[in-house]
Amino acid sequence: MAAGNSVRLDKSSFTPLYHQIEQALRGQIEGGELAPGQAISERELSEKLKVSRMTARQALHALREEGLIYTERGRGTFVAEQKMTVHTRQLLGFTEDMRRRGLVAASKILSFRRFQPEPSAAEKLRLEEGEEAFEIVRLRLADHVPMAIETCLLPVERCPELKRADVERGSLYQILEQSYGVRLGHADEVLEAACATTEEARLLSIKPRSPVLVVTRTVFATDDSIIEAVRSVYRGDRYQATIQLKRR
Amino acid sequence: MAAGNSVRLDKSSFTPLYHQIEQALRGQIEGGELAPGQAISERELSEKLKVSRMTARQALHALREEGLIYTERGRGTFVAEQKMTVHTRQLLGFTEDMRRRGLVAASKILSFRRFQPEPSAAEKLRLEEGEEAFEIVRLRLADHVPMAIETCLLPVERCPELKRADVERGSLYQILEQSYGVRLGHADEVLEAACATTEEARLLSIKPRSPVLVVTRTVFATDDSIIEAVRSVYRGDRYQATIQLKRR
DNA sequence: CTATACCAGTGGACTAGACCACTAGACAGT
DNA sequence: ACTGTCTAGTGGTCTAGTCCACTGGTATAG
Repeated sequence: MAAGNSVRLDKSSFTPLYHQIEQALRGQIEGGELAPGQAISERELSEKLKVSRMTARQALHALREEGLIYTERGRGTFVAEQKMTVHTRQLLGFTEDMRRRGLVAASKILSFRRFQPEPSAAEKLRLEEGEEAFEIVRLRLADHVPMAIETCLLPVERCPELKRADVERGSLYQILEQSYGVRLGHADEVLEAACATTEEARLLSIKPRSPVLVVTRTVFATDDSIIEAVRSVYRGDRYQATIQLKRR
Repeated sequence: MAAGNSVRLDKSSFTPLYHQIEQALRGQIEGGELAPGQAISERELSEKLKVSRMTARQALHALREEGLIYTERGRGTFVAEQKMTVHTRQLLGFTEDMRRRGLVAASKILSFRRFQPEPSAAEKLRLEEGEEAFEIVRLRLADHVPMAIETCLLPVERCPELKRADVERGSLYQILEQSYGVRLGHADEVLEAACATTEEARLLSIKPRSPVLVVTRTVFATDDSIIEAVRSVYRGDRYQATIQLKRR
């Protein structure tokens, strides 16, 4: 099956053509319609979809960045092999992260409160004096085994109607995106090794003072406002973070 | 000073125009000739340099990815504020990594040998039966204090003349790039928390069983061949890894 | 004084071409 | 059986435009 067959573009849509093409191809690759090794010619794609070659190239560019396709000069562009390891590090919630590792995520809410954060916490969220925040502490399980303790802070302003029950049900990021129209942009993460406190060890079912991976994450919206500040304490023996680095 | 003044492009060079422009602008920004907040107009740039606007845009694209400039729709493109934190995670050697943190790196070679790796090590480097490898173990210091123990494996084939003295002097990545023409591409990293062994604790001047951050890195060349496999054990109390994540 | 309408400038998207270096296969000549 | 040469196809680079939505200032009408 050639790339781009059966793709319908909406030229009057507000989403750019290159983005439509990108999503269509991503779908075909992830859905297996385009097998690894399958060639995608820029010229063929542009003729089939009746767009200029530059536009087709722009669509392929994003997929190449993601590693879904690769290009060899003079030979062509090809669908990449499925990579099992999580490569390019993306902004994922715990649920998504675990799913990619082939594990089933679950969680237990340890506490859920709305409060006036003290200055140090307020600063993490860049809150003004008097603004309130949610604090959600969850025990995260992977395949029914404790994996991490996640303490997240959210400005009340961004999700005023958030209920304990909502969080119990689904992914927090999904709620933010779907119910509150928050557009997640990027995040800064700091990873460090530490010793589990007695309390953490108890919750994670590990020995006190066992090594844990502490991940502190600040999540920004596309407008660079802060949406969430999370501190996750992962079991050192069960969790690894994977990253792909680039040289210039 | 307007962007692109005094920039000379070599239209007959083999390096693409957009790359020349990119490098020139990067130099001007890093050298302070273009101050943060300074506007860079795509049209002005393309007229000044006598290139088409698409080419100018392509040059700006890479700088935007790096975070050196940012764009506001309808307003313009501007030089970004200097960010002190290491944001986009790049492939850096220990020396470069510490320099960016404002620390002075030093190192002490604990062992340097050329050997026939056993199957498990050979696999990490994708070596054929019988091929040799270098193993270099170094104690890494930051501002004269032990920071990490780095064990790196290199295929002998890629740097046959490597001497202990070379490594003693300079950055390994610099040697590989400059003396052997190795073009570093990307790297995969795995980060995990662990307990220091007695030996590691002694070398790092920390208590036995203190938490350490173990970073395992595989470095690839631009042709996807494996150049190096490193295992670094960082002091948990002094080292943090920072990453920037992106959402789609 | 305050709206509002206009306008010049910006980046975003897109087109329809062009020439180049490189690849791989076919084909002909030794 | 080998060895070049030709050729079609590929991605890489580049041009010179077009139209659009958005921004911010300025002039103008109420």
